[in-house]
Amino acid sequence: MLEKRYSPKDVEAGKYETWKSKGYFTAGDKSKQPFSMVIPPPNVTGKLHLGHAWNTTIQDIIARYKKMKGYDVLWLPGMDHAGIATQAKVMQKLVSMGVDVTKITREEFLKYAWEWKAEYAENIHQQWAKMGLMLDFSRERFTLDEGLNLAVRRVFVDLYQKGLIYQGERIISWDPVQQTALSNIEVIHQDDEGYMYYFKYHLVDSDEYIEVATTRPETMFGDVCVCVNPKDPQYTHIHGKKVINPANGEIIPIICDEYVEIGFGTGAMKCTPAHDPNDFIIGKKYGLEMPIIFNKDATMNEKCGKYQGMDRFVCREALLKDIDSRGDFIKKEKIVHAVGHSERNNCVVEPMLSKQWFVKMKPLAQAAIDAQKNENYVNFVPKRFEHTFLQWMENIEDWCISRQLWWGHRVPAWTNKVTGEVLVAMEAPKDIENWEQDSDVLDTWFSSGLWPFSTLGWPNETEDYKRYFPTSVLVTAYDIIFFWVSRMIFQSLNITEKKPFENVVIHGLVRDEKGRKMSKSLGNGIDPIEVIDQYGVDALRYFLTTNSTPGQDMRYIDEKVSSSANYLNKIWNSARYVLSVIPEDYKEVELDPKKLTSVDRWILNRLMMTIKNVTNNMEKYDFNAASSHLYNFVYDDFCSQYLEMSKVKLNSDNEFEINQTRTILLKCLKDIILLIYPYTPFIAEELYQNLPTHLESIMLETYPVVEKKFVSKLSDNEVNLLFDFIKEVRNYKIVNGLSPNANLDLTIGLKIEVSDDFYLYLNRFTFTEVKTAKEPLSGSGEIFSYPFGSLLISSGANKEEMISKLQKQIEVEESEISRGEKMLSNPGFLAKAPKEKVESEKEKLALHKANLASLKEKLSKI
RNA sequence: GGACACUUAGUUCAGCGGGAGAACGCUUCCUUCACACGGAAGAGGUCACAGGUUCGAUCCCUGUAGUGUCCACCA
Repeated sequence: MLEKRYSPKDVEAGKYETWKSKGYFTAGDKSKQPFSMVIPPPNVTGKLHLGHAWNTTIQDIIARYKKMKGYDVLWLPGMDHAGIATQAKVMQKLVSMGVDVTKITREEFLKYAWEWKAEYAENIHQQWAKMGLMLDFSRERFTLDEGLNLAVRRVFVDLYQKGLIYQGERIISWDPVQQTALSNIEVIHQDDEGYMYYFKYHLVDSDEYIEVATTRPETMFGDVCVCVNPKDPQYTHIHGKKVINPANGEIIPIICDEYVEIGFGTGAMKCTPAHDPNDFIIGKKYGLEMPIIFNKDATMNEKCGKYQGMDRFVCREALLKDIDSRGDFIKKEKIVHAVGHSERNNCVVEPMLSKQWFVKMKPLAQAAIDAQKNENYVNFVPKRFEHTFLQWMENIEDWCISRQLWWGHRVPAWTNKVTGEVLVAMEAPKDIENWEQDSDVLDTWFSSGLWPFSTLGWPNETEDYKRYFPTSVLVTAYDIIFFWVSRMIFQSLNITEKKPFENVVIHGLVRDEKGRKMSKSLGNGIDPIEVIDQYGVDALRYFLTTNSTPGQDMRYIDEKVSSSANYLNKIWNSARYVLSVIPEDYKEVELDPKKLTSVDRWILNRLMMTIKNVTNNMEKYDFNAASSHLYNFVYDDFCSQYLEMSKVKLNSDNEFEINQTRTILLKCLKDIILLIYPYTPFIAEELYQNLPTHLESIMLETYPVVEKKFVSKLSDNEVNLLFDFIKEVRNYKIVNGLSPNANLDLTIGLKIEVSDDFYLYLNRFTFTEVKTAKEPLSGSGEIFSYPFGSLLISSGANKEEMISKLQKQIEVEESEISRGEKMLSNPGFLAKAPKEKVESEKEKLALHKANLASLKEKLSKI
């Protein structure tokens, strides 16, 4: 016997361990069609948040659903080493432990980092277990494990040999805190307040000067020229002359180039090739020197004279003061401009000329774009995110993949100590003592981009790779399309000549209840574990996956989780009722549509429609729509109606009907449990285990299917009329201040044939004996007209109320009739609307007219 | 400067070419033997605004306004 109240803690206890130990999570049943997903590997830097909970629950629902649908489901787990983030955190920890990190060696650091990884991986495992995820742990991978390293080296060498990886000196974004290069998308541009500073650049041997503006005066130490547009009339007379750099007194040329826009700013632009991407282009074009003026920590270097060693921002102020004292500082204007910040530590990044490894993106991107456009390569759900992907691919620049870190895949390149020759290869050269391996590691996303195939064993032609690749679905949030999804797509196309996944299901971000992004600085983050402690993991899972439409953000609202828990309690209690009416010796009866009552036919039809609608939406990954169909069935059809009606039948003395009702109750309950199961596996398993007959676990069950013999349309009229009558009587009692079980004088007139049950139920639900009469009804009282019958309540109401109620109903009918007549008198409607529509409007109009007539007759008799 | 979303009941969100839906909140009533984490019955919306297409628009198109997100090197 089930407890009176659904208790998540009791229900959840032990189930996950059982599923896991029974091997239900392990893929490999060759008799079935394969279905595969790889988890977006979480970083080993911290706890999982609500976003992870959402993302993984969606996948778990898909996995469990597909398993029930008869697939051999592989859901592969794993984690990401997250280069910069993890290295930063490990360093922080070492500092707090009192370790002198300036003296630590690469090997020592890596030892600590692997310890850190082990610790955090354990946390993540626990949280996955708590969420109930059916991950195949026998195939778990880590982005830094040996197999993935092999894949990374193989891809690096492949791209290098194809000429798609090169080492070059270019302007990259430099993170002075981590002291590493970053790729473009690791830089967050945010609008910061700053100043535009204007300086006098004096012409050599002249009293004249030109005004030059900059937002970063400290870079003036790297100026190599001043540029003007050759057609700018303002500056024609200074072509070929030289100016004095007010920062260091150096004499630099004026260069004419179309790049400078006439009329923008002062029309004269200082050029710092080593510290600005545009200036770099000009520097290259004219073969200019490219002095670097910063140290790796963004302090000023030896090229900056007395400012050497100063922080860049301190230098800026000091330099301003000095130039001002010489009279060459004109003014500063407050401006708001986009400033690049490191995604990981928010420091201001410095554009800097640096020798790095790059992936040549244009050919890779073009191939991916062509495949996507011509072959509808990867199916984006929702579709619009395909544009996001394509747009990014079309505007892509070369990808800086080297990082000056230790935690990551080391670049498989060696430099000959004698000749300086660079060797890129899978393995170290044999005469290793003559070579030095590149000290850099690769961008984390380089290895993540190989995730769907590297985890399955590639580059080896393993069984798993052959069976499960390409994967079926990838589920991720839209904020990671650039970072990850797009890279998997072009990497996979280039290296395996296959798509990484058939479908990519994109979801949104979880926000706080005010719609703000959850962040550490706001302190508005919600810990999934706390939610689970309060409401249970099933309620959290249900809330997360049913409260937003595909691709849309969602707000975390506590009341909604609570409401999800209430829903589960409702299912729990309906199960409790059903099970309580099933005796030990109960024998299931064969459900023959011919022997079913109208109410039975109705509920089974509703069940079939629900299975159909839920399944359709599951296939579309629309979990909100799928769940709401089930929700409506559970509350409105099953609990509010059928379950109450079953009490009438179960109290009858018809043995056959009693058993038939029990069978239907059980059938509905079982299907509800199976349909809700992918969302809320714990409570579903618990209830399932309490069914009179069941398998070892719900995980071995199959998904409900529509049985055509239970699909009907005719049974609805009688039942719907019954519901209408019941509602009117109940409302009547409330409006008239009568108690719910007050006896009334009821007369009904029917336009359709009904079964004896009709009267039985009406009696039971209204606590009243029912009289019948022919339409239109005669006698005094309140009348309620419906398309298939009318109801007359003769007791309790006064005349005035009766009249006003009748008049209200007449008004409603009249407005309906005028609507119908307007439509049907419109020649355009008759000519162009679908025939069925016209017919149904005609029928409705006739019904309303009949209703109006009977109401008017009623009124005249009062 | 581009791109994409969003604007529907008090609130959070669904829906979508042929009569506006849910949850929570609110009002009234009910502890009747599945559930008071409940039941019954209600109130509450010119579906942002303006044009257009259509027999018919909350829904499609165009524009406007507001909100949000992403992308973008403009000195």
